[in-house]
Amino acid sequence: MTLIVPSRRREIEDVASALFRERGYAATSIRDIARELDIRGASVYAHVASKEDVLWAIVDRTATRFERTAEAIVALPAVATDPVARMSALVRGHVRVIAEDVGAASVFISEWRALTGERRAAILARRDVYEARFREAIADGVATGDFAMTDPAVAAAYLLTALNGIATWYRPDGRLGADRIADHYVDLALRTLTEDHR
Amino acid sequence: MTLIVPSRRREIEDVASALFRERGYAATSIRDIARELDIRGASVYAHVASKEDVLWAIVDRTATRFERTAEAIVALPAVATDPVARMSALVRGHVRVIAEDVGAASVFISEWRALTGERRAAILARRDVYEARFREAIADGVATGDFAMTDPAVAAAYLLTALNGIATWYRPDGRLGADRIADHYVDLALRTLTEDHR
DNA sequence: CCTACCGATCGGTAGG
DNA sequence: CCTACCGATCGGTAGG
Repeated sequence: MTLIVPSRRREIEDVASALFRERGYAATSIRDIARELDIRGASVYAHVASKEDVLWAIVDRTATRFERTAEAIVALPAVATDPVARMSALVRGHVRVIAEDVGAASVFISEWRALTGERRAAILARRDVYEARFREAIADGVATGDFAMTDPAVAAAYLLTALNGIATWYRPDGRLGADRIADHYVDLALRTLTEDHR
Repeated sequence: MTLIVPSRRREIEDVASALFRERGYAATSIRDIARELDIRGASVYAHVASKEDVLWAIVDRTATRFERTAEAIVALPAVATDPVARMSALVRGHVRVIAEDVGAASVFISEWRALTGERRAAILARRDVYEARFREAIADGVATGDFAMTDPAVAAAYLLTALNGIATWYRPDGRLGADRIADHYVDLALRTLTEDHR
């Protein structure tokens, strides 16, 4: 049996993720983070260079998790010609990345705005690449006739904000586990993109 | 022709809405708000009692707009026995309230967390009443067979976060006007609640 | 609506 | 990881 001992640096990031999610980056002080770890505010700076570095570490790591998940999906040959399978996998992957670390995911989704300069610009660009995979899957599905006619940009905005909303209400000890939520969201997403009513 | 001269108090709230939306409540100082109005920070206190009062005024006013819109809809006799018509009207109303003042809507949706004590509790309770109208319309539609079988709480969370997401990307000068966006969202919402795929 | 000011708290550093 | 400390900024008040 292996005991996982998280590094102090990682503990700081995890405590920060939880507090940034609850109160936001600006409303959380370095001393708040230190208090959770039973150390003094100044001691945090033995492990991190600045408060924004902590935010960046969380956002960058979480962006990478979303990116790798989506890249692994679109690299599957079976999914290249099947927009429905691709969209299902993208939705399931997105839900999984959120549920595996809902604090970090919330920070990635909402608190990146507190980043400044190049980091802010870089994250915006990476988000756009990621979101484009959803727009593309929608456009492909409309082209193949698997999805109903729709504006891909509007449908992707609708779908991605619904998915990101999970980070606002999900709790690991909630009524539904991550896999059940993923099942529901895949179903709702495919319904969103197909037609029945009227 | 009538010239609308907004009160200073209202100007403060409107500037605050825009800044709270962009940077968040905690990252916006009273001096930031004053600067936009070309007055000194201390002068803001001639019009408001506290920073949290400004937040509360925006959140309370916007909550009331959402509530009145939904109440007018559910009061329509034609809509009582028609969950599809009721849901369509709720979605259209929600989009309209956001688009009419996207700054205030963003603050209502995201920044209410900065409220403390009774105000925070009161807003949470009012949000729950509002959101329950969506859950109820979904449950009614499932019961009548107009909507596909689904978990009403999950479907409502999916739908409401998709709707609230509009406040993060909507711009009055954007590609699509509010009415077009409402058309798209009504369509997407009804698709979400009906079945076709598989 | 202004100037002048208050105590509290912030992010961060020096030196151990 | 600590104590001691820094300048800057915060929400807010007094008195005009």
